[in-house]
Amino acid sequence: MEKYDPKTIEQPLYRRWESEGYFAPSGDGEAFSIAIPPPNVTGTLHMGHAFQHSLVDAVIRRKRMQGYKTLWQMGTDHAGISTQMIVAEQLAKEGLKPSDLGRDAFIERAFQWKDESGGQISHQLRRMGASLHWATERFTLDEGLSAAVVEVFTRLFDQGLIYRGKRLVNWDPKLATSISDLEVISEEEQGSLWHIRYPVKDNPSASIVVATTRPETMLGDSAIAVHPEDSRYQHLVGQFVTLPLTDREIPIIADAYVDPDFGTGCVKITPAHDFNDYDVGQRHDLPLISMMNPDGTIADTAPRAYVGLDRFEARKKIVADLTSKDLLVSIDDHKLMVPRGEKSGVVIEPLLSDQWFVKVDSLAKPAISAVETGDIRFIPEQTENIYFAWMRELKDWCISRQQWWGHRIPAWYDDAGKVYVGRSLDEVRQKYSISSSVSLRQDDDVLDTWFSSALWTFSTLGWPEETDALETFHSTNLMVTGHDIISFWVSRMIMMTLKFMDEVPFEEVYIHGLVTDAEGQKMSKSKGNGLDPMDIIDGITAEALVAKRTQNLLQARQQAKIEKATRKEYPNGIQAYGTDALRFTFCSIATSARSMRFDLKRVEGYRNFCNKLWNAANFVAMSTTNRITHEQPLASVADQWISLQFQHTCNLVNQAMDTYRFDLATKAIYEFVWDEFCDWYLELCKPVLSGEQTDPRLKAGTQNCLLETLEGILRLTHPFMPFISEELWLNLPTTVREGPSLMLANYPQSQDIALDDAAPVQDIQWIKAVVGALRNIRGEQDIPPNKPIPILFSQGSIEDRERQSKYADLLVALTRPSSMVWLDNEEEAPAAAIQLVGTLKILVPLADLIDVDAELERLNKEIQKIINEIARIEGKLANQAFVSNAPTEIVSKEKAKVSDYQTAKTDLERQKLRIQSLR
RNA sequence: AGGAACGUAGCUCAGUUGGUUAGAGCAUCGCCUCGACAAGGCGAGGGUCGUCGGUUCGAAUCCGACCGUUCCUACCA
Repeated sequence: MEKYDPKTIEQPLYRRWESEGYFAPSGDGEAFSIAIPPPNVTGTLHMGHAFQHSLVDAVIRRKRMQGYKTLWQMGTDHAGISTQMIVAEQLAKEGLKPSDLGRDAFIERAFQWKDESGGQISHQLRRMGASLHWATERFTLDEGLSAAVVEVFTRLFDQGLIYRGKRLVNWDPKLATSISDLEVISEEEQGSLWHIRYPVKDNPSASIVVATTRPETMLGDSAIAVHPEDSRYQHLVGQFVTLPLTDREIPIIADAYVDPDFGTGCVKITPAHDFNDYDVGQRHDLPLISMMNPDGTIADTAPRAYVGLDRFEARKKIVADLTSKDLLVSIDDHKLMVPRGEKSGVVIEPLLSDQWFVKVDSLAKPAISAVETGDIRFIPEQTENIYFAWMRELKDWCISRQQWWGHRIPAWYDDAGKVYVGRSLDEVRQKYSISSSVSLRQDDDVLDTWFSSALWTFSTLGWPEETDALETFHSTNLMVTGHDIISFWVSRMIMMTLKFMDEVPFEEVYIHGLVTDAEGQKMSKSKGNGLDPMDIIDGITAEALVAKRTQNLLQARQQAKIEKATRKEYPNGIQAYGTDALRFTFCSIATSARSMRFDLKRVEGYRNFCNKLWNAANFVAMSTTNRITHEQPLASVADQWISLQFQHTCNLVNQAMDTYRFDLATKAIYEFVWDEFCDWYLELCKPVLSGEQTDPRLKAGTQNCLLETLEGILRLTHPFMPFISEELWLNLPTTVREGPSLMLANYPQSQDIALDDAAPVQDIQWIKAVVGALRNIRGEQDIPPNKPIPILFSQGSIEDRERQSKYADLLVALTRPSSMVWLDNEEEAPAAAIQLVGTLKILVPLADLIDVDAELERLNKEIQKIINEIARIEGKLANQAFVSNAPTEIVSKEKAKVSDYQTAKTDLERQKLRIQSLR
């Protein structure tokens, strides 16, 4: 057999699975479905995707093997803002603006970009081994999904749940569109607090001083507010101040919103440029003065001197002008939270504009109760708090975006500006009886991408058509996503699906944590600490990695820093670890924690695990090429033990997977394969297989058990490591496997077993203890493993004697003794190194092997440990309260323990004296 | 400011309803080419479970306070 090399096995297997149609739902089983959280069609696979899809594929593959009619629905979204931004940047490189092309040509250009880059994410998902149903792949802008979007919009509008209005929204001046609250990232930055004097109109010698972090907004001020009970200013309430730099006069009003203890206790009110001021303005009926254009320049509502200036240049000029008029009192350093657009990075402005909104009240109520009643279950349960917190304070959802790439809003206006909504222009004319002679103009805006994503679970299955797929696979069973997406997507899917399907989009939501780098830092391009899953699978040289991380960076200084850090962390680049190792790693770090540090060391460990499994399979193949066939094969103690242990592992894995503890599932597999199957079972098989005298029935039994256990391991492992498991499985003799692919084999089922009480388990435990005792002596004494040692047994129970004689062959194979002898009379015992297994004493005579000092040290250590334990337990038992209150079995257990320790202590101390006398 | 979580070995993390000497991987140290595997085998060292208090016969586990870290929500002009 060849050495384990993931590169050579993985992709051919995937191609075969796909061409054979194994990813399609099949069989008559109960339906099980998951909709993929749609990746950006023009995007690439990042670590978060790779992680998430590793988990989902594990779930899907297991369900498929369990006989469910399984669908993992594939699809992508159009990622409105990001894609438009990228296409605009591409145009900019050609010296073009989107407006130079016009709407239709721009959209064509975007589709062109989708076609160029669109294959990448699909290709990468295939590399991950994702068993997605490609044949029914959907895209949010395709015909069917677009129809669903129009349908939903129209129905909501007709029911009065969508409205249009002029509102203050988060505005991105660079992208010139509204954006969601959730796409605004506020972070603390160093800024200034400008104190400005506003002269009182009727008493120009008097003035009010206000503080602001955005002095340019003074051009839009409509009032000055003070706290109603602030005695300092009460006499001024109702008077007017002269707004500097303008010819306007604005009132001084009283409003409890003002914190009298902050700054001067006076606040300038700019209702058209601040959310709080907007509310104050509404209360006091103040005018809304919008002084900024959509591109962030000063609008012509402002004094001519500032019109057309960028907002930050205007700020400078205003500060300068105020200074020259002696109206600037002071400038203080000030830390403030600056809101920036997640995509564009520029400072977001609250801006007054016409937008479309979804009225969420009536949609939110059933969505909240669906989770309260348990129709939808969040895992881990705590994460439902994120959902509730968001849903209970839900504001109307602004769904319009001033973009071209997306679903154009199905609304038309006549010349008077009256709005008509319908599925098409024709329908609108018919519905509202508008003759074709009346000109209608469609709304220019498109819908928020999340609007179409909210329909995802049912639109991808064919809605509004009543399809079989919809009937069979909706509600979907599970949604797997990150906590950051709960508000964006999960909540909106629940609202929309309940509204239009009258059922939940999914029954369970598994919320996973965020994958960070080994230092716990969020992976990001600007930090240059990101990893590309493909680089972990295929490997990458240090040069290529540095190049990749430093290209397209904005700051050159960062480039040098990132290059240095990268070369330090990956001096030799990254090795090729293969998909299976990566997937296994993702599953094993998927604990219930909110964030998971990703460390390549873990991947390396699991790549080694793949190698271990590969070599074990190799050994099984070698050991079974010459099959001994016997009609009545005998199962050895090891065979019986490993079968029980395997069943126990299956139980653990199934239980873990049923509760979405991917970490515990992979841990159970890893420990069984490595620590039990490889380290003990294969070793215990060797004497049976190589023994010339071995009973052929036993040999046949062992060969059967080797093959069956390996086959079971592969089925158990497949959801986590699909490639290596399939490859090894296909190499097994057809007599021990069923079907053309491991993908279609049965998943091992849980089964109740009494593991600890089973005789084979206890026998193997005894063997492990005896072998362990001897290995400890060898280890501590630095006796080479191939050097035979004489072994003496003494004391012990009848059972010890029986086992020793019954399993002598196994003990010989595992401990390499020169002799194994029972001492009838303990007095005969020579000076020796000693280990205790229960009451059984295991001795290795000193002869020339044993270092007296080393042995004494070992004994002292052991005795001290026991003394500590005895003291601890005796203390416990001396406590009357413990003895009378604790359950009797606990008390008697402690009593038994202390007496065992006493015996052991006596034995070891006697031994110590003996050794000491040799010095 | 409000809400939530977390703090266990040098590092990354498990630890179920409170009850054997608190576990694993990586790292460290010692021995080893013994016929699956050096991407390996065997052995060993390493923890007052953040601190203090409380409940309990008994606390890593339950409760409270404090210290530290992180996230979320809101925001002071």
